[in-house]
Amino acid sequence: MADKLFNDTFDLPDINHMNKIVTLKDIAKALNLSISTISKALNDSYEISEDTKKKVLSYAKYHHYSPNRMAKGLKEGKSRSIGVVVCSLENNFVAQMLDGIDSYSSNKSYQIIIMQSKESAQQEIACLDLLYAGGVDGILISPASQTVDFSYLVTLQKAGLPVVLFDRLSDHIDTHKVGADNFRGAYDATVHLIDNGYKNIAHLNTNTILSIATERLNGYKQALYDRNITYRPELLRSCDYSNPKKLHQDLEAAIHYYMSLEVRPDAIFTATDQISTRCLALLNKMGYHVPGDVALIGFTNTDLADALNPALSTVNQPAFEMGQIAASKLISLIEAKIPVTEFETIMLETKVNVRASTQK
Amino acid sequence: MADKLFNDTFDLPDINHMNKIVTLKDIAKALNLSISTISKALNDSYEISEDTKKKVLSYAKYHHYSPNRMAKGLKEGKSRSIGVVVCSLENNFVAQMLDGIDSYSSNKSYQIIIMQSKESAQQEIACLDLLYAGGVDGILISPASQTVDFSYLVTLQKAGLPVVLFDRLSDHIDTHKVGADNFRGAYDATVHLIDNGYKNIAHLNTNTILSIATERLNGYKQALYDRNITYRPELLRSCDYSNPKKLHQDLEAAIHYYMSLEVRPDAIFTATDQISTRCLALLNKMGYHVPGDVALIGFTNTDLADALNPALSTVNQPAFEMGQIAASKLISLIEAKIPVTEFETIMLETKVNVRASTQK
DNA sequence: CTGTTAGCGCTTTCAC
DNA sequence: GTGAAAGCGCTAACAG
Repeated sequence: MADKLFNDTFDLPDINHMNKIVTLKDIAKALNLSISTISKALNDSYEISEDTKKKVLSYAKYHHYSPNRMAKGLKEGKSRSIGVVVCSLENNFVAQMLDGIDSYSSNKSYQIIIMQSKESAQQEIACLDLLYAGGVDGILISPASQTVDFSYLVTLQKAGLPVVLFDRLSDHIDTHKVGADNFRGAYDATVHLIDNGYKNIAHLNTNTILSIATERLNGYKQALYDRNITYRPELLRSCDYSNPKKLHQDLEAAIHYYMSLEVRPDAIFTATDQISTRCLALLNKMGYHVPGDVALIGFTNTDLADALNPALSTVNQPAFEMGQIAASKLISLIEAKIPVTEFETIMLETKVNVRASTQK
Repeated sequence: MADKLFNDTFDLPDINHMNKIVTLKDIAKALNLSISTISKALNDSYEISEDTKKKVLSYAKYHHYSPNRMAKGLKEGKSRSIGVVVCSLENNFVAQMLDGIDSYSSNKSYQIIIMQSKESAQQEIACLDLLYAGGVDGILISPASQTVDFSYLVTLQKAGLPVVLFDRLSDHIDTHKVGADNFRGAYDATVHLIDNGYKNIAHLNTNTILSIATERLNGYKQALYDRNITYRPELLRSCDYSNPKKLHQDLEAAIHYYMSLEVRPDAIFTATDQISTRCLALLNKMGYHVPGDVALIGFTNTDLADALNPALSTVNQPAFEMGQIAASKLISLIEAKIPVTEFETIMLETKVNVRASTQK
């Protein structure tokens, strides 16, 4: 089956790791045809006779020929790969989006290269650098919470590299953006709390400048306003999202703070996956009863929501879909025949799932 | 800053997406030197004068030169990328391992390309095919639960592609393997249950033939044996791991079955992340009190264990470390000067975390 | 110390 | 209908 016929060119010192890959040259030699004929045959060119095509195809198949991605990429100036920059792999919500990205990209025969910014703007630049140098055809990015400067991304874009933002959006770059309707999600969650009789609703958010945070804050404020509840600034706290330890500390401090207020909150609306689940764990650990002492609803996509103590009311985002759409937008940009100048921002619907944590 | 000086070669129809990348040629032209001189200067060759090096380096830096990965890869027969095949991205445990792999690989300037088998052996082959064709320097794989035939992987290995197994190991291929001490983890968990007074301990496992399942089963059996508890085969059930829906059905059926036995189990030891958390959710949903009606301990790395209802006793695996070590083993194989024939299997320690779900 | 040259695997004119 | 040749960006052997 595996023959050694064509590997005489590989008699080099490091032959040990040389993949015995069949090349066009090998096929050409074996079939007594020229390399270009083989190439054309495999690409089903009209210039080649059916007979030859058949011969070439069958030989190629039998010998497991598959084109060298790098050679093709070098030649064509494209790599059929896209770079994906996320805050972290170890994040359920991110994983769901990546799954969506992967699903769409694989279908279109694009490879994805995932890099983690770990919420650091500097690390993010490093990722972008590597991806750019690596020759990706486009970038899909959900910026780090610490990112304030999008100029590098804009530079890459100006240099001709298509960029699409997903999940965490920003006005500092003009391109396709795919996110959730964060305002609406926050609004719905807050209204849900109010309609269930909660009046003193705290809001725990992140310290990022990304729109994701302000939109959620605004949704919360608007709901209060619409229901004639006075916004109490002291019920708004934000947590440092730059690293897990800091987040944990800030969360703990926030809860202590809330519980020391003369008018304690009777409910908390949390703005992100990490904050929501950690907050619940902390409330439990600190001995507060949810929802007895304080109700809790938060943005999170964890599929463990119903197994939590108590089952956690959540605002869900269509993460998988978000990934798919982002990938489709990027690939459409990559494959566009003419430069695209009209960009769109797509907002996907969120969904409130009511569970025990907000049922008095 | 961004100059248009060197892009006259790119006047093609699809110039719109052409990255204005500086090449060796461009630098050579600009500095009036030869391409090879530039190449050597950038690679800090001893053949080049300090003066020239300085000039080249500064020009390169200023113009953001970065070598074309594909050209370099094509030339050197290496891509400095490694393929990673996992069952799913959307799996907390997997994400932690990927994080470890990424951490080590990034340090060594290897790019990782992640593909999902979705527990399908067929899909797995497709992934391997793509990775092989894509020119990765090596493969890191945690086989799909449905995989029974490792011959394709062996073929790739024989063709010179280094392969390292992680997490889910198999005897059907001889290579470096990095996993957890599953026997010991299962043993410890079962002993913990017994020592806490549980006598009728059920074991919920997967339907895979991978050693990960049998090792855990054996650890469970050995613990029973060592503590003089008769192994009751009817307390062993396995769930179809090929898709989430099937898994859920099987789990539900298993719990129904357990609870219908004349001698009900008073504790369950679950073998995997998915089974452990889903089992808890189902027990809650079906109205059983944990640990009152039945105690539960399971393999899982979820960081939500303490927020679950009740807090879940777990067997933890050093997932991040496992990823790191697997990556290091693979890279050592890739960079080995002589063919490696002696392989090792590394077993990392697991840790039992006792929480409320096993406290009578 | 620097330059010339060949070639990695592929596509793509342009000849025949 | 087929083939020769150039070239994508890079490295390395060999000349000078």
